[in-house]
Amino acid sequence: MLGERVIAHLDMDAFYVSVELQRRPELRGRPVIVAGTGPRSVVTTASYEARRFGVGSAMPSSRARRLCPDAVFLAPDFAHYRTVSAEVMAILRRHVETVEVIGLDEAYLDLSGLPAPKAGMRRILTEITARTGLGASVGIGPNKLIAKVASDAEKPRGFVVLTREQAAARFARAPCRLIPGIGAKTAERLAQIGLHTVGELAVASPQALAGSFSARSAGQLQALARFEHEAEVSPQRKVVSESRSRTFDADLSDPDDLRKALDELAARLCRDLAARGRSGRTIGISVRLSDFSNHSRARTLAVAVSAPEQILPVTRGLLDGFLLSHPGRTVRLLGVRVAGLQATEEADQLTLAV
DNA sequence: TCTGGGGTCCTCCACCGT
DNA sequence: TCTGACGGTGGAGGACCC
Repeated sequence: MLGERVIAHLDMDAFYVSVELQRRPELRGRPVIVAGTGPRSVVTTASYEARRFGVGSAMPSSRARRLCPDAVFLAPDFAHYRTVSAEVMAILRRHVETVEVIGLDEAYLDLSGLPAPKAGMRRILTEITARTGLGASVGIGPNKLIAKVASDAEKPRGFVVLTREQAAARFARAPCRLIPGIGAKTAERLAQIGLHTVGELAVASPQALAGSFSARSAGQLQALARFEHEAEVSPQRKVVSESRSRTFDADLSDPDDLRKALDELAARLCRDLAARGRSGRTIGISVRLSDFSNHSRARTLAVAVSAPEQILPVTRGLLDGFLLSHPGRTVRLLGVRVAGLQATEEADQLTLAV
């Protein structure tokens, strides 16, 4: 058994909606949709009742409303979801040493070396439900990829354990999109060379892929399709950037309106960075035009900064430069970003050393 | 039908110094 | 002095994820 890994992936079922139902039990059994409120908002999570109407995540709220006019729409309350999430993750950490948190509603657990990993996961699930009232799905396998796909396979309240061979056989006829990391674009490129399923991709000849993908990319895609995956469960993920963005209810074209909106975003980001004791060297803006094309501009400074008087002049300069090169274009979204983050103490030391 | 917000990572390219 | 290879770094864009 030495060296054999056992990885679990835990995925909370319809997390935001389920959290809302805990405090509004009268909505149980009804289609419930957590979605933003603006005219251009999208669905964050839909209850399984709403999913029966075809409503899904990332769908425009306007469309969800048409598909399911009787649904109850709730605005997301991320502060509350964070609190409940912290409670769930604390339960995981009490039972398992190595936990990698992915977003608010999922986590990987390294169960290698535990005497009875499956029974252990069952106990964890029981405790989560007892303490929070929430359900989750679990996948267990020899690597993160298999654990992830397995947890997705029988939602809600699934509990699926697979070896690599079992995963390859079970999902051979599934679309390539099933594999995390293969999105719409890659799936389309694969379809263009006749590869539609995980099994087809797994056994395709390197020559078949060579025309469309680099040797490196092709190798990575085929490894995924064969459910080969080496990544470790890594407990501490380092935050490398932080950003704030806003999609306008109606596109903006007046440079003064854009500058004002950008200043507000930058000021908000500065406040949040300061509150977390973070600063960064690379300051960037992002712009989405009305034709949905995305653009970014960035500048890297000699030292890490977080104060508005340091960041706002940079973001303003980047925006003015962009507007000069795109005169008269209307803007749908603006964002500001600070990357190359470090803790402010570190930043201060660096500043002193320069 | 009309597409959020907050992230990570990758690729390609240009530039610079050696 | 010129040229090319090469590695590091930064900028821009894009794919993908929750």
